[in-house]
Amino acid sequence: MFEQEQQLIEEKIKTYCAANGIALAPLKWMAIPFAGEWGTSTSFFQTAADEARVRPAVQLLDEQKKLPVPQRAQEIAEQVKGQIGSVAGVSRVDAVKGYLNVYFKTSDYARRVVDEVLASRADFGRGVPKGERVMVEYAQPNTLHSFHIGHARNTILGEALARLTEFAGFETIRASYPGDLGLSVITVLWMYNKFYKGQEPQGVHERGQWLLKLYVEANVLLEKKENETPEQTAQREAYDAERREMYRKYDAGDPEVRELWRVTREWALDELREVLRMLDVKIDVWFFESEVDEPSKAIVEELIAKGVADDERPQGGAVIVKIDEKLGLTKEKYRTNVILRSDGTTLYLTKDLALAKEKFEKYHVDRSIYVVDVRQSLHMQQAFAILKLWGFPQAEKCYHLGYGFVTLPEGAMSSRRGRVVLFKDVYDEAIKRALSVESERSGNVPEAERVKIAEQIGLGALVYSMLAVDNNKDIVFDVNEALSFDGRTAPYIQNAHVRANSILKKAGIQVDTYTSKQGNNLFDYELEKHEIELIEQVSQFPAKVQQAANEYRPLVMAQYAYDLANAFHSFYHAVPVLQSEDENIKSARLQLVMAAKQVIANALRLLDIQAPDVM
RNA sequence: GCCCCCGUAGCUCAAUGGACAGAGCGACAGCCUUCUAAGCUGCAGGUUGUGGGUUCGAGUCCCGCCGGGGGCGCCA
Repeated sequence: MFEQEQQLIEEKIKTYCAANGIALAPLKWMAIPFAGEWGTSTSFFQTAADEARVRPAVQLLDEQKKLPVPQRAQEIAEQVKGQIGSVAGVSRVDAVKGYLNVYFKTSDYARRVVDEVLASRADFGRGVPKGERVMVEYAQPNTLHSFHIGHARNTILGEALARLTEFAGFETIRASYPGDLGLSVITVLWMYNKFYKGQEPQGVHERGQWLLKLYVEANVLLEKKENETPEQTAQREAYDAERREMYRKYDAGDPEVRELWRVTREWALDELREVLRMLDVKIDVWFFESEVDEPSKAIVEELIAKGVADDERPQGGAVIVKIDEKLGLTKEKYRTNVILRSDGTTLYLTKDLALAKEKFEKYHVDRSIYVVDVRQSLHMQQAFAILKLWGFPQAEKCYHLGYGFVTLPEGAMSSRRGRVVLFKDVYDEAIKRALSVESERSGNVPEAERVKIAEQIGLGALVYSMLAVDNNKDIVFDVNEALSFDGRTAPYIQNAHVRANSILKKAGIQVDTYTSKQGNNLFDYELEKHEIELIEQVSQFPAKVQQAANEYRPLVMAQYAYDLANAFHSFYHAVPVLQSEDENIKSARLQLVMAAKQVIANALRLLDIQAPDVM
């Protein structure tokens, strides 16, 4: 916002130091900790430390155990301060504790921030195109396991990240990779065929959850129990044999089994697509495990030919990659892993390698982000290391966003045992609670919109609770915490948006078409503390977008959205808008409210949370 | 045995190597005839697990230790 002024001052500092024999270290600029007015600052600690280091030791007095760096830094700051002179837009310059503080002229700063927001609107904060293509892979549940709260964390995290990288200036492709193959899928098919043939519950979620029920029941039947009678053992083994036979038939392309697989898979995908619709997630590219499986075998031969993989099949073994050895590492780090079973079937790793190749060659991605449970960290690191050995330079820009897993207070979730909290159940509960609060306190929500707004609030609360924790932290899921509507939550932020809207509505302003009056120095009055803080928060949005995207951390945006809403609530409480003492101030504050409303909406959008106008 | 992550207020979590370590929840005390109280204000709460090191400066970087979690050849 004040880059030009900062640049100008930096030039003055450099010129002064060059003329006076001060070897200036590179300057880092950062915001001054808030103390009633805002500005930017830089320090001279590094410069002073560098000076002290080159000074001969004999010049140091005995009692100077420590180098007098802070004093010298302050000295330089004071000297430099005297050379700045007056700069347009800058109210004053101060030298404090080794820092040079440059304070901005309040009215200029305020006007620039508000004008920029109102000129860019929904695009305020959008980064310049970076010329890089990013693919984010997320929302990759197993089919036939109904969508639970752990899948929800994965999907929400991936979607927020995709929105952030996109807005920050990366061309972004959203990819999903559902697991629609394997023993667990076959287990459900077997259960269905054996005990439930011909049945089909009505309703998308009902069908999805029913498949999970079958899976749980099947596992009970197939699991070895303690003290089972010989009859029970025989029964269990017979079931297992049937399941294996079904797997074999599937592999052989048996039409009946394939058809059953196709139909049930579609039920599961129907539910997944419905959940993604509820979460406003639009996947660009679907990679199905079943479609990657066969082609992935080809890469095994390629890796053997390249000398990356070792073929131990002639000795009755598998195809393996001795990753550490090939990389020339002496200590074990990536170890050795199998890329093709001895029976010639593929593994998770085989498919991930093939998929990565496709991402690079067909989709030309420069950065490939995998939103995958942190427990698969070794697997991902192995895959990236093999890609490097394979000769893909993009391997350097593969990033495993490993997030902590979601557990229940009573322990880990387990689809196999049916010990899961389903997303749909939490969603329903969220809406129920939001409706209940609405009927209590939302007199001005039109009847027709109550449910829609309850969805926005309830789902928003859930989404925010997932994003307000850093990636690598585990979440112990507590429904009361996740669906809290008070304090550091989505409804708190949404409420700020609603209050801003309420003021504008009362003022009768057409927000969408309103254009600010350029040249009219609206903020040329004594701004109140809470106005300044709000403007400060608004101005930080573009930087937060970049930080969140660069660090792959939606938390940065979640935190920011709260801070912004917090500044707005304080402003709302302390500063009258419609009752301002004069028309100029009222006009300025209305514009600030408009800008704040816009940026709250932008921030929420990046978090995949709706911004209602009333609640 | 080796690798990865974590340890900050009673609880849940923040803090690009920079100024006084901050929020929420919970507790306590106030604020609705005034733009929506899903809110605001005040108060309380800390030897950042521990011992060293690097640095002008360390919650942050490096090494050791303690405690917790996760992972390690034909599961995904």
